[in-house]
Amino acid sequence: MRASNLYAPTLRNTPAEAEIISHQLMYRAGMIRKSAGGMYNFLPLGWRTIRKIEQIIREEMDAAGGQEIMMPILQPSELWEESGRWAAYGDEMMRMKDRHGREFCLGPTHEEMITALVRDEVRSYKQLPLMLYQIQDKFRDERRPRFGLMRSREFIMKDLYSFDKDVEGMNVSYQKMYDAYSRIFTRCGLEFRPVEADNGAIGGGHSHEFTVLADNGESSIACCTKCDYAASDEKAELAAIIEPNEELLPLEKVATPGTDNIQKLADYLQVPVTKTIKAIAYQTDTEELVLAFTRGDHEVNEVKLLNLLEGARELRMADEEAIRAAGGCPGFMSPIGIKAGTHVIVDHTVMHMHNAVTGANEIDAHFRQVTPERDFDRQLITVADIRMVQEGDACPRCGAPLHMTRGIEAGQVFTLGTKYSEAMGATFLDEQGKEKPLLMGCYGIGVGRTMAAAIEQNNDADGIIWPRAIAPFEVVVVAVNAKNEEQLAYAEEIYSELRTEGVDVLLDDRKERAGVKFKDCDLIGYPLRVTIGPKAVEEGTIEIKVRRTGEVLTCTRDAYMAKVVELLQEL
RNA sequence: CGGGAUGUAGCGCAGUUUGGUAGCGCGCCAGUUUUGGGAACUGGAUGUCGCAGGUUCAAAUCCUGUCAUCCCGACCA
Repeated sequence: MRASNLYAPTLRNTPAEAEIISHQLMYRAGMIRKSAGGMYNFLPLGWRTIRKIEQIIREEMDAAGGQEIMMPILQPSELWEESGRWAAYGDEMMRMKDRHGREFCLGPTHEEMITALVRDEVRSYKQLPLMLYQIQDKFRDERRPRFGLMRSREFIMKDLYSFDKDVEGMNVSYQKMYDAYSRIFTRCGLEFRPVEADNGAIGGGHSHEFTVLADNGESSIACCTKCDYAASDEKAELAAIIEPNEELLPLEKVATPGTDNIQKLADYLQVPVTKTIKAIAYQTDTEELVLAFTRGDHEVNEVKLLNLLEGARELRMADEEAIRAAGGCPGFMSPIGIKAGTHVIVDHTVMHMHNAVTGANEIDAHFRQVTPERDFDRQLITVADIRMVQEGDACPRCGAPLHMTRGIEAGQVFTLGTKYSEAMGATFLDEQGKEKPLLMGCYGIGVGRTMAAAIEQNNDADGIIWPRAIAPFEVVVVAVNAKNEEQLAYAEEIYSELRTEGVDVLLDDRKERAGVKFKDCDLIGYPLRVTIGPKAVEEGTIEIKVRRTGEVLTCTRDAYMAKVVELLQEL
C-alpha cells in the first residue's frame, strides 16, 4: 500500500467532541469518523486494525473448537417473546416494524437466535459439545453513548455460544473460552486481568470479565497485590473485619442534635467514623422495605444486596413514610427497635464491632456503646457481606491488601445454564434416552473496544504506539523527499523487498515535506519506520526508528532486512 | 431520564452582552522559493451562522420551539 493512495485524513487539531485519548487519536490519525451519536465509520487504517484483531480472535476461537457462522442482525420479536426478553429488554433494544406491521429488533445479542437455530437440529448428546460463533455488529440504544468506540450504539462483537450435555461439559467449554480469551488479549499485546464478575439475574454460574487496565476505563476492579485474585468492584468478596476485643460498656442513649449524617455524628461525639454504624434504606420494585447497615466508613454494595433479595430486581432509595412505618427514623436509624418482619440486612463486619454508635430511631438521638452481637436481635436480622470493596481491603483468598484500579471491559465469559434452553425448548436426548435442556454459555468480545483499549494503554504525546500484532501496518517506509527521484526509487526498492519478505508494510511516497510525514507516522503509530533519505542514496545507510522507544538504528543496505525482522520479533 | 454546556467553512475557534455587508488560525486550490521533524510569500475557493417560527426597516446576535453533540449523574448483559 502506498500512502499517496491511502484514504487516511489526519488532523492537527483535536475535534472538540473527542474527550478521551483513544477517541482523539483514532480521529486524528484518520482511523474513524462519526456518523451519528455512538456510531462510527471505520476508515482504511482503522479497519485494518479491526481486521487484525478479528483474525486473532478467529484463530483462537477455531483452535478452541469454535465454528464461525453468521446470523441475521434483524431478529423477529417472536423469538424474544419466547425468552421473555421482548418486554424485559426495555429501551436499549432498537425496535422496528416491517411493511406488514411485524415487529423486529436489531440484535443487541444473539442468545435467542442461536438457541432457535440449534434446538431444531441438535437432538442427541452425540452432537455435543458444540460451539458456534460470529463476528458481527450489535445494536444497543445506550442512554448515553460516550467515549468514542468505548460505548457506542452500533459495535462489532464476537459472540460465541457453547452447548453441552451437562454441567461438567459446560464448565469445560467455559474453561476453554477463558483460556482462549487470555491468549487473545495477550496476542493483542494488552495488559489485562480476568476478573470475577457478578452474573446477576442468571445466577449460579461462572462469569469473568476480561478487563484491560486503563485509567480511563469505566470499570472499577479490585486486584490482589500478592496473589492473582481479581474481581469487579461489585463482585469482590470481603471477609468480616474482626476488631480486637475491648471492654464492653453498657448500651446508652444520647442526645445528638443535628447529626443526621455520619460525619457530623462522628465529629459531635468525638469518635472515629469506624466506630459508627450507618443505615441505608431501600425499597425494592416489589415495594418491600430493606434496611442495610454497614460500618460508617463503608459503602453498601447494591448488587450484593439485591442478590440476597429473592424476587427483587431493582432498588431505589426508600420513601420517608415507608421508613417510619417500619419504626425507623431517617438519619437516625438502627436495627434496635425496628418492627419485626422488616427486612434488616447487616454487614457481617458490623457484627464484630464493639462500643459503636448507631441511631436510636428517633430524631436527634443515637445509641452509643452498642455491641451488635449483644444488642441486635439475631432473629430479626440477616447478616451477610453487603459492602463495597475499598482500597486496602483484605483479599478473600490470601489476606493481602487489595488494590483498586480502573479498566475497560473488553470481553466477558459467562455460563448461562438452561435459562434459554428451557424457556425456548432446546432439548436433546441423553445416553438414557431422557430429554434434557441444553447447557449453554455465552462469550463476547468487543472488537472496537479492544482497539480503543489498546490505544488507551499505548500512546504518548506524539500519538498511538501500536502493539505490532494489531498495528494497521507493521512497518512504514518513508521516502524523505519523494520529489527526489533517486530517493523515491530507493524507497520503492526497499518497500518491495520488505513485501517480498512478507512484512506488512506501507510506503509513504507522498510529496509532503519530511516533517509532515514523520508527524503522521508518529500519530498513526506504526511500530517501525524505515527512513530513506539522502544518506541512503549517497552512502547506502538506512535508518530504522522504533516508535515505542524512539531508538534509531543505522544499517547498511545488506543488513537492514535482518534488523527489521529482528526488531519486529521483539515487539 | 435529571443536571450542565455547546452548535458559525473540512478541523480548531472569535463575533452574540450593546441587532447594521461573515471573520481568524490550520487545512484546501494555483504559482514561486524551499525540502530530515507539522515551511515562507503571493493569489484564490469554501458558510442555509443546527433547523423552524416570531419580533424588527434590518437577526449569527433578541424571543419561542425544536433537533443534534459533548460532559456529570442515574441506568445497564
